Order: sequence, then C-alpha cells, then structure tokens
Amino acid sequence: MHAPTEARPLYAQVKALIIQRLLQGTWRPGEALPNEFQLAADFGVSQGTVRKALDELAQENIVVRYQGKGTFVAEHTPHRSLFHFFRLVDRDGSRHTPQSQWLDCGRRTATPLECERLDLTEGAEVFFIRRLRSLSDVPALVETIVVNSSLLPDLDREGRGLNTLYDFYQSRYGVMVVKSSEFLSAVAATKEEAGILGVTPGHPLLQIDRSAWGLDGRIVEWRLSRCLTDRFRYFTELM
Amino acid sequence: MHAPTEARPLYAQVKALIIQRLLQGTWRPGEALPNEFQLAADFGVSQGTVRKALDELAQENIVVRYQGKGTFVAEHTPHRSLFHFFRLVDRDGSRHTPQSQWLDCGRRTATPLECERLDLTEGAEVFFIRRLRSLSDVPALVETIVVNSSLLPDLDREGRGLNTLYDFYQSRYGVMVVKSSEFLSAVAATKEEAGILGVTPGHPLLQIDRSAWGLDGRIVEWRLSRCLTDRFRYFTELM
DNA sequence: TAGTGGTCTAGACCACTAG
DNA sequence: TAGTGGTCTAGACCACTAC
Repeated sequence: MHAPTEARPLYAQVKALIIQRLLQGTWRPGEALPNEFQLAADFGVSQGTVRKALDELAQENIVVRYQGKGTFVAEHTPHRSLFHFFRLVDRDGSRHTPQSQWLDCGRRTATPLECERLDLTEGAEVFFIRRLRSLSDVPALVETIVVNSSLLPDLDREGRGLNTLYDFYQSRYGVMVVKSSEFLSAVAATKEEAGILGVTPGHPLLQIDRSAWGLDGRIVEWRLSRCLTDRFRYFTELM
Repeated sequence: MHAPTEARPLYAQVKALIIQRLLQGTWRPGEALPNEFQLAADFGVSQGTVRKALDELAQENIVVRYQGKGTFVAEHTPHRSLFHFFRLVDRDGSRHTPQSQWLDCGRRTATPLECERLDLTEGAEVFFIRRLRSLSDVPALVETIVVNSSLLPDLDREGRGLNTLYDFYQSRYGVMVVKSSEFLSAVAATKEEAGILGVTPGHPLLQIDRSAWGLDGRIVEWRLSRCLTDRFRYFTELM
C-alpha cells in the first residue's frame, strides 16, 4: 500500500529516499547497499519497484551493480574521475593520465563571476587552486579551480598538491560529484599562459568553463581550464 | 518459449528485430508502431519484454513514446536536429536557430583523411558541401560536410541550399542519424575563414570534427566546422 | 468509452559470485 | 551451496488521449 497523497511514482519516491540516505552517509562510498528484497521490505514496496529505482541510480553513476555480488555506492576513484570528466584525448583517441603541478592556491573573497557560477552571495569566501596539468610530461593546460569553502572546509590544508579532486571531495567530505556542464570556446593565450605552456602569446587555446554539481543538487566547484589542443583534443559523444 | 541457442537476452533480440524492421522501412518516420501487446504476440514474448526493448529504443531517441497515444518512429525534424546536434548557444545559454548559406558543393574523389573518417576505400566518390552558418544574421562558423555518395545519392541535386541535413537524410533516404562523436580543438583562422567570418587571420576558432552514424551502424557523414566563439559557446553536459 | 503507455506487484527461473 | 542481481512472465490497475 502507498499513500495517495504523493503524486510521484513509487519508484521515484524510493529513489529519493535512497539518495537521502546516501547524503546522510548511511552507506559509505564503495559499501554495499542491502539487497533488493531487504530494501523492498524496508520501504514497503515490491522488489520490482526497488529495482527500477536502483536501475536509474546505476544509470546516473550513483551506484554500481554487479550480478551475483550486490549494489554498491559508486566510488570516485582517480581512474573514474579522469576517465569520466577529463575529456582530453590523444590524436589517435587514446587516453593518458595527466599530472598536476600546483602553481598557486589560497582563500579569498569570490569575484562577482564566481558568485554567479557558484551560486554564492556577494562577499562569500572561496578556496582557489591554480595549476598546470601535463600529459606525458608535456604541458597541456592551465586551470583555475574555485570551490565553495563552506562546502569543502580546510581543502587548502588537506588537499595540497592533489591531482584528482573529485575522489577527494567524496572520500574526505562525502560530496559526490554527479553532473557537470561545460561551455567551450576558443581563446588566445595570454602572455602568462603562453609562458607556462611554452607557446607564443595569442596561440589558440580551448577554454573549458565547467560547473560541477553534487548529489544534493548544489554546485560544488567551478573551474576554468585553458588547454593546448595541438597534441590533444577534447572528445565528446552525442546520442 | 524461446530458442536456447541465442545467448543474448530476449529483450535485446526483440530490440534488434525492431531495428531491423525500421531499417527495412516497415514503419516510416513519424508513424506509430503496433502496440506492446501486438508486438509481444508477433514476437512470441510477453508484453514486459517488448516494453524493455521499446524503453531502450526510446532512450536512444530511435522511437518516441506518448502515454495514451502510442509508440512512434522518431522524426528528425529541423528543430530536433538543431536542438540535439547543434551545440552552439548564446552566452546566456539560450539557443538560436542558425541560417545556412552554401558557398560551394559538388562531387569529388575522397581525400585520404576523408576515406579514413568515412570508412571508405581509396578513390571512392564523395559529395561535399561548404557553407557558412550565421546566428541572428551574424556569421558564426564555416564548415565542410562530406558524405558517402553511395549512401546518399543525388544529394547534390536534391539537397541544394538546405539548412538542416539530418532530417533530410531521414525523410529522403530513410537514413536516421542516431549517434555522433566530436573532437574539439582550438585553431587559428586562415585568411579565407577570417574573410568570411569578418575577423583577422589568426583569430582563435573552435574546430569541431564530427562523425555521424546511422541506425545500421555505418558512418553517414563527416563534417569539419570552424566556429567563432566570441558571441556563442559550445555547450555540453557530462553525467 | 476504448485504446494506449506507465506503474506496481508476485513469482519463477537463470547467471554470476563467493565461501 | 547460499546469496545476489538479471530476465521473463502474467496480470492488475492507473493516467492520458481521442473520439
């Protein structure tokens, strides 16, 4: 039986309840959820309804399901972070693992643009990282990462020098990045960028303006990357 | 009952059979498919199995389902083509419909690069289009489109001046574009491009190298677009 | 009112994993 | 062998559409 007051389908309600528990930390990253029948009994619905909820969560990379083993909270390993969110690939389509070199970082008041992108009120404090990323030891991009410092406190102390951040956000703060959107454009390298990347000023760079959202729907991070695409290209698929 | 010789799940077999019928033209674009029970009886499976096949086809934009109405072959209207495959949006995220001006077109022997991209043997004939696309009457990009002329014969006679091609491929040839992949990079405008787009040579342009595949898995088209991103940006989402 | 897809249930059996 | 998710079925009822 279910209450007729709630308009959404049952499976959507179950899905929301599971997300709620994930946010509360009921199950940690990598941990197994109870099996379908246990969840079904728990929520007072049939196993098929739980299945539909879990299938949707699996499709959104929030849980991972293995036949014969169980359903697990998706873990943002460095490999997964890179494979999923880092879209620069070699000319032949192959992927390489980037290295990171931190150039600068610290806390400061958010700029108006950052407030807009991070959905912050004027004057809020943010933590920023400026870093150089290389592929096969060749400088590939410079980027500025800005995070809401209330969402990820002490990142400046604990995260220094990290290469992949999304897995750190999850393991350290329980913040799971589940979606990002990007605006791409072609720009000319500034003098500073040209110096870092080893090209002449004005060299065409691919600018990636990315916002990343967490499981709770709040914006976690904004980053602006300026990439050399002489050796590597940005790959995407549309279906 | 089902034959135990086939390893794939039943719903996947049903899905493949439906795709086969779509390729044969059993149901035309925009037409309704038989309802779930009719298809189930037809294929000798249960309605739930047909549903799973149709749900996957709907997710891949191959069919469209409306509660109370039926399941229809997805129609590549100009609007859908643009909304789905044309990724340039205004700075504020809003979409505009581009206009097209054909600069050149014709038949010729494919270049080695085109043979590679279109999976053609050396010396094959292709049809090409070179056109300028504008947004709100402002030149936005120049692109070269190359198609396999055996897959889309007489496109040069019948398609002259068209703005959106994917819906034409479908309505004229029954070729449905279902997937594309793109490689993006930042490049410097050539003299010719600069002239057409109204900028100075060397101006940064976003290059989009796109291949598009049909329902049968064959490559339909390759295009290389070089876009001004001063006013517009390329938008994409990662989940 | 009849026909469609959408949801929900209950139960059977299969395929894979692990001790 | 026991436990998990994956597939498949059968049937009930709901929500929406069109006449």
